[in-house]
Amino acid sequence: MLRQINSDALLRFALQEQVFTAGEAMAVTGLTRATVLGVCDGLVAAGWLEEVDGSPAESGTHKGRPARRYQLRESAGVVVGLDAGETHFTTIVADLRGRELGTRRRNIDSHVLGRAGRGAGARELIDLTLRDIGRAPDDVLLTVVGVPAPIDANGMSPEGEFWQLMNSGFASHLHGMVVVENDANLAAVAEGAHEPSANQATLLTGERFGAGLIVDGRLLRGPRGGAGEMRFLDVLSASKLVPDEGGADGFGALARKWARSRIRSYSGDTVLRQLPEGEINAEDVFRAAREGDSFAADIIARLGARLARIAVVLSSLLDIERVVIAGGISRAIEPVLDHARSLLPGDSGLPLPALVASTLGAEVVVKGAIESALTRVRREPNAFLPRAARS
Amino acid sequence: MLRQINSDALLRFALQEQVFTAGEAMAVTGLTRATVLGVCDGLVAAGWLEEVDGSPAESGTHKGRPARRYQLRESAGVVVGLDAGETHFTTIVADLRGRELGTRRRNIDSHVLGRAGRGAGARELIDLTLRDIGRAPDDVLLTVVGVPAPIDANGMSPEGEFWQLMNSGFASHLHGMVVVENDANLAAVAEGAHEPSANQATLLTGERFGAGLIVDGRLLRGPRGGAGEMRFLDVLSASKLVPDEGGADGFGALARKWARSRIRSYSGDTVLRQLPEGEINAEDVFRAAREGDSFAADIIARLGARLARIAVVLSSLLDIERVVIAGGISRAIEPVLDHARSLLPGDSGLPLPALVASTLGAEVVVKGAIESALTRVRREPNAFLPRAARS
DNA sequence: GGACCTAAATATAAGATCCAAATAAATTCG
DNA sequence: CGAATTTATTTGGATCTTATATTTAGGTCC
Repeated sequence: MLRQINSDALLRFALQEQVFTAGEAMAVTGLTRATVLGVCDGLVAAGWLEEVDGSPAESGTHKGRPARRYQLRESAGVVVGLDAGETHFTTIVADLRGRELGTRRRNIDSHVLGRAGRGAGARELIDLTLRDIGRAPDDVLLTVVGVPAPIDANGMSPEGEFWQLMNSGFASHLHGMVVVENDANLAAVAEGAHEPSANQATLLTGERFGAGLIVDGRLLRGPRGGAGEMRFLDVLSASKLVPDEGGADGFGALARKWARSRIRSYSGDTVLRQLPEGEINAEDVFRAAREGDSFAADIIARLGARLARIAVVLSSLLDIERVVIAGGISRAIEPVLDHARSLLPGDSGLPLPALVASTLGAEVVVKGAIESALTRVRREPNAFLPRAARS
Repeated sequence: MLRQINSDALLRFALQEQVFTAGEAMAVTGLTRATVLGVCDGLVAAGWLEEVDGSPAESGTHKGRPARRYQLRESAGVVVGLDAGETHFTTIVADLRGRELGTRRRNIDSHVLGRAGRGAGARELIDLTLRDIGRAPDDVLLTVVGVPAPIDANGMSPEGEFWQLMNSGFASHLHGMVVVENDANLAAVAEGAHEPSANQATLLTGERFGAGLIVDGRLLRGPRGGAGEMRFLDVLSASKLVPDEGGADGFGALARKWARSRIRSYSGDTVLRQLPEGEINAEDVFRAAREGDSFAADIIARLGARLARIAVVLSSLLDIERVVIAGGISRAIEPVLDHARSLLPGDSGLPLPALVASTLGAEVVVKGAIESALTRVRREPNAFLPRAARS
């Protein structure tokens, strides 16, 4: 336990800087030099900081007594991000300044593994990633896990076989503190860190569909973790109130399903007929559309219309300024965005959201997990004891 | 300026209690008796508290030395709530414990008054209400004004003649600190205080339509104050993307408009034909429905369907647990709720929100304004200096 | 009424945190 | 080397808080 009250504020500052001097910390925290140095002493003793004396090179041509410079201790700890999807796991281990130290990816079959298997597999992959970079499980201050299921404030998911399988009780399998979060919410955190906007929605829409909503700078959750579910779309458009299964499908799944189900009744010509009907997938549709195939272009247009509806609802109901399409599909999504933009009425007086594709690719969720872990460590650093000093 | 650091926490406690002893404050704040008494001394000196010595009656049969008892000073100040609607103003003056001291209501014509007229009228009505209870304008610590317009974090509204007229620059007309807020948001605050639920939507739906959304215990606003706008409804149901004017209409306005526009083409019999077509209003429709008129019942059903759609969207997208219909119309709204409930699918596995009518009637907005004012004063009491002690 | 009990108020000492000012140290520049 | 400059360290004091002991204001019991 640290003695000084203001240690939190200073530690928060230290967690964002490479190296810093007492003078810089004084400017940020508003404390006196004496106090800052006192707190720094305490943080060094606790194992958070170390004094760095590489004065000559970068200090340049300063007059006066050189300042003591502090730095987050390299071995104070690391954070782990895990994207625990249905078909693959991705890990990233990062230091407390957010630098990526190691990463691994592995395909899995959740329905074969079961809950326990997912938990064990996660631990295994994390341990391997830690070994890659020469770190021990004890070094991990916090692990954030993204899963495709609603997550409430306690990390629990509603009933439902799939959701309970995805939210596999990681806390009991992994070392140290574990936080479980919805994958789309983590994607939103990643996008929010990458391009700060207090009001944006991040649609994670590959195979499944989920949205992370940031309103007034805050991630929405809901008592059952259900904020960001989009099943209402089919409800409204079909003017009935019972959602069908399509509501949970992402754009990738929809492109595949629509292509397979409509290709037979399509009267025109299409390159997709070269493939067996049961093997057409989303990438084929997007590729065909790029090559000018009109059957594929029609599917793109339907996706665009769907996105436009989502954008209107989010902008109207939540005053969302920016809608980001994230996930692996984001690389190919631009034609869908184009069509959606053309549908949005420019002259209605309504403020309309910008539609953009994520640049973080398939790694949004893990990156968001790391970002979320860092945010939590920064918010209350003293809740995470640093790895004790070693020789 | 108070000396003690912990005065805020103790003052917050004092603002919620009738009378309290040092021992009670110790339990709540976790401070020592010596500290609590020291802070109380300071608060008495500053004019916030007064010591009350009515020990005999209620102290009952306590052993030991009787405790000193403190109380919020009656004349420390009051808060003012103002519902500055389009057609009427309503004021409430309340003391710092939320007891209503005085209230007034006045019909106005905003389009005749203009911005300056609304501001002057508001000041006049507030001053009259203060005079009613023998208080001076200087006693007002904070005035919260509810207006039918989107309000951003700075109290400003987007461009638009109507919105700029409603948000009439009250800050420059009224005494002391003024906070302007959207009327539906204040209704949500009132409902939230009346029946706490961390996730509920309050639909203020008489003539105009607005929603106050509370998600994760927090009121949503949006960068332009646009959170809670519902214009998307017509967008989705009509499968087009440009909203028509109906989107901003409340249930009262819709009942009237639908009745007037459809009564001619209605083939059956209806009691509403006894009225001139241009004079049918919402109350007539609701009354006719209660009496079994099938034309009116059809309109009720359409309103119910609209509400059901809203409920599904709010529940799906924001995990809303409870939808409250507020405003003057809430007394008659039960049939609409009934029909909406019958439309919600009970077996879809979706968590569905409860639909309830507000019990606060036409006063929701003012009551929310008072509640909001009290919350703000409680959050940082020392930002509001108490009225200086008088003899 | 007086001895005794109890819970609160008060007094006193001490500890923690922080600042302001004075002093000491380390470096650059002339 | 000395002046200037910038930082570090020391010192004393102010503020806020706790802990402990003492006093006070009521009760109860005899």
